[in-house]
Formats: sequence, structure tokens, C-alpha cells
Amino acid sequence: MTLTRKSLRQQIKEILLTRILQGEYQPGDRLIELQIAQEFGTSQAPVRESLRELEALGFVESIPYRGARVRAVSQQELAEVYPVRAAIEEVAARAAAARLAGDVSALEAEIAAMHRAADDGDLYAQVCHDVAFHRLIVEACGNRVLQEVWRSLRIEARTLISVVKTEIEPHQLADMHRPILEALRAGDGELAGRLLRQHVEFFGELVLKGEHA
Amino acid sequence: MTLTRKSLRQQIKEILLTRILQGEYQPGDRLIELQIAQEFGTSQAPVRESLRELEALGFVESIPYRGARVRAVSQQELAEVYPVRAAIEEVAARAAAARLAGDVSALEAEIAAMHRAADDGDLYAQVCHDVAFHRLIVEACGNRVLQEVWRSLRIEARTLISVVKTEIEPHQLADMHRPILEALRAGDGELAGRLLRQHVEFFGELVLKGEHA
DNA sequence: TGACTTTCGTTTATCGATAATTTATTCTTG
DNA sequence: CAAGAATAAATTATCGATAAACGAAAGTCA
Repeated sequence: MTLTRKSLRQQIKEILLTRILQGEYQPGDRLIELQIAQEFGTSQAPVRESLRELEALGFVESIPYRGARVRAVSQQELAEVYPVRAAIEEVAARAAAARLAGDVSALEAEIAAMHRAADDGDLYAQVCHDVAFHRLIVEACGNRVLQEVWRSLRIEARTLISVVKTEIEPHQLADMHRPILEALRAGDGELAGRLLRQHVEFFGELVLKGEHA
Repeated sequence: MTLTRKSLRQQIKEILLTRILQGEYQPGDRLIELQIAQEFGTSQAPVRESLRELEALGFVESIPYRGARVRAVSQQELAEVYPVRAAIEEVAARAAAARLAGDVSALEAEIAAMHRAADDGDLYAQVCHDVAFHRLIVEACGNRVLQEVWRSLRIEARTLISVVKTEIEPHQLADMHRPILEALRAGDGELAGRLLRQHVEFFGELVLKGEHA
């Protein structure tokens, strides 16, 4: 009788992903199938499938017969995400304005949480709530394809890197979300979209500037 | 000595994908691992991995212990692709205008090919060149992330469905691309982006209208 | 010495078989 | 006859072992 509800593949994938996101595995580190299998007391097969999934998600890259490594996210790639994000979040905001019907309480809560995190000097929490704010808008838009694309950008994993490299006053960062929220409250999707696009593009430019550091 | 250069997994994946795209496997059809393995004379493992990849690509969906099926693309999903496509192709066109430096010969060739296909009444070829036109712009933009997202929309697989359901005169369809080309030739990214966005949105609306059919 | 070949250890890719799970079917039992 | 338990059939998930490919190190010959 197993206590586990999920498949081994799923469990292993999640553990590996956690390790990658938390930096336990560094970019470039090799992920050797049998070695990992041994650690978890499983056979090679589920580990192999996990790695393939992580490869599809873009966290790992592998070469035939040479194995898998943690993928390094280049500064260029990081910067390239922003124009795409800006464009699809604009679309999301336009659609979200109508569907939210002025109910922006969840967004309000995220801004408040950002301020709390800023007070505590908890950078990680601040990033989480920042991302959550954006995710709420994307999820409110009702377009599944858009949501899937947004998720595929893996913004959680990348934003953290960006923020660390930029130098913005945390409370100011939180307040930058307020005009977007107000536009959504007013049901003005056109405005909300434009503001959100500019907001995201602004950070894209910050990343570009940080490139010389 | 094997004649095959690629891994079994890769080969099987490609064959299965072809069958799905060509409609040999219909949406909802079950893909049974051992059955496929037997057909190709391999073991279950490479088939299984192929199915997992196709699942990640969105062509197949699977439920634990219940197997994989060819994924059905709903009309809704089809319609939802267009706003996303419109947004990212707009970004692509803006960037492409600068990088093409007025060299639109490849685009010109695709429009010509569309007309030839229209003359031949070859709908499939027409769709291919239509998609190729858009792909050329996306590839010219230089943003790898954007390209990856565009590919993930699997426009080849979906456009075919759309076109079949719409009733546009083929030559007219081809000519609709010309203003975009001219804007790119003139290096006016802003205009090219706007035109391309409208162009894609136009088809999105066609799909919506066809929904009642 | 230096380019080429061979050998060896490591790791992935594939295999064949078994365990686990689901669905359908048959068998109770009231 | 219907509801539920037990069983059977089909299929996926996992295993342990083997084959194939790669990279590095040792060996060979001019």
C-alpha cells in the first residue's frame, strides 16, 4: 500500500523543479538519470520522464546520449520575455476589465501584501505578490490559450532574477500597480491594457539597462 | 548497423505527429502504447516518451492509468488563439521592420505562391504559404522567446481548420497580405504591426462567426 | 612530437517483464 | 430485477538489465 497519491514521475518532477528554482541545482549542473533514480530509490524510467517534462518546460536542456543539464537563462532571453509579456498582458487586461465587473478586491489584496512584504524587507514575498497581481489579471481574462502562453513564459522563475538586479524602492514598486487597478475598477479595459503594457515594458527596459552591470 | 540517425523516440514522435496532423488519427482516438510499440517493432518505452512529448506540445492528452488520446481542438480554443496571435505578431512586425531593412523578397515570394495555389485551387498549399508569410515575419523579429511562443500556438494545425470553415475568395485572401508587406518594405514597423494585428484579428472574427455553423 | 586509433568507463537509450490501476463483466444477494 | 461485490481483461506505470553512444585516456606509428 503506497502512501503516495501521485505518480512517481510527477513527484520526482516536482522535487527536481523545486531544487532548480531554489538554486540547489545551479545552471549547467548535470542531472544524471541513474544517480537521481538511486537517490529516490526508483528505477531510471520515471526520472527520465521527469527530465523530459522539465526539458519541455524549458528548465533543463539535454543532448542525445550526453544527458541533461540545468538550463541557464541568458540575460538576452530574460529581456526578450518582456515585449511578449507586455503584449499578451495588454490583451488580458482589456478582456479582464469587462469580466471583473469592477471587483478588484483580490488585486487590492495583492498590492497590500506587496506593501507588507516591503515593510518586512521580504524581497521573495514581494516578488510573489507582484507576480500574483499579474496572474490574477491573466486568469480573469477568460482566454485559456492566453493563460497557457503566459504560464509558458515561466514568469515566476524569471522575475525573481530581474528584481534582484534592479534597484527600485519596494513601496514605489507596489504603488506602480495602483493605476492599473483603478482602470480595472472603472471597467476601462482600453486604459488598463495600455497601462499594463507600459508597466511591463518599463521593467523590460530596466532589465536591458542592468545588462551592462 | 542502423540506417537511422535519430533516436527511436524522435522518429516515432514524428510519425505520430504526421498522422495526427493529416487526420489519420482523429480527435478522441486512443493511442495505446503497446499497440503502437508493436506496430513499430519497438518496446513500450520510446512510444511512451513520444506520447509524453506530444502531450507537452498539446496534440495529445492523457490521464494517469487511462492512456492517451488525440486532443480535440474546440472551436472556442481556436477562437482564443487569434487575440494572442494578433498581439504577438504585432510585436514581431514592429521589430521585423527594422531588421528586414526593406528586404521583403521572401515575403513577396510567399504572396506569389499563394496566388499560384489559388489558381490551382490547392487549398492546402495556399494555407501553407499563408502560414509561411506570417512565420517569416515572426522569424525576422529576432526575439527567440516570441518565436517559441508563436510556435507553441501550433498555427499550422489550426489555420487549416479555420480556412476550411471560412469562405473567402482565395486571391483576395492572398492580396490581404500586401499592405503588410508594403509597410515592411517602407520600414514602417508601427504601421506594419497595426496592419498585421488587424489582419489576424479579422480572421479571429471570421472564426467566431463560423461558430454558429 | 603529434595525429590517429583503440580501449575503457560513464551515461543514455532501449528492452522485456512485472506490478498497479482502471473499466467492464460476471456473480451474488436481497 | 437491481445494487453491490468480486473477478477478469486491458492498459499504464515501473522495474531491472542490456545495448548503444559518447568522451577521455592510453597506446601506436610516422
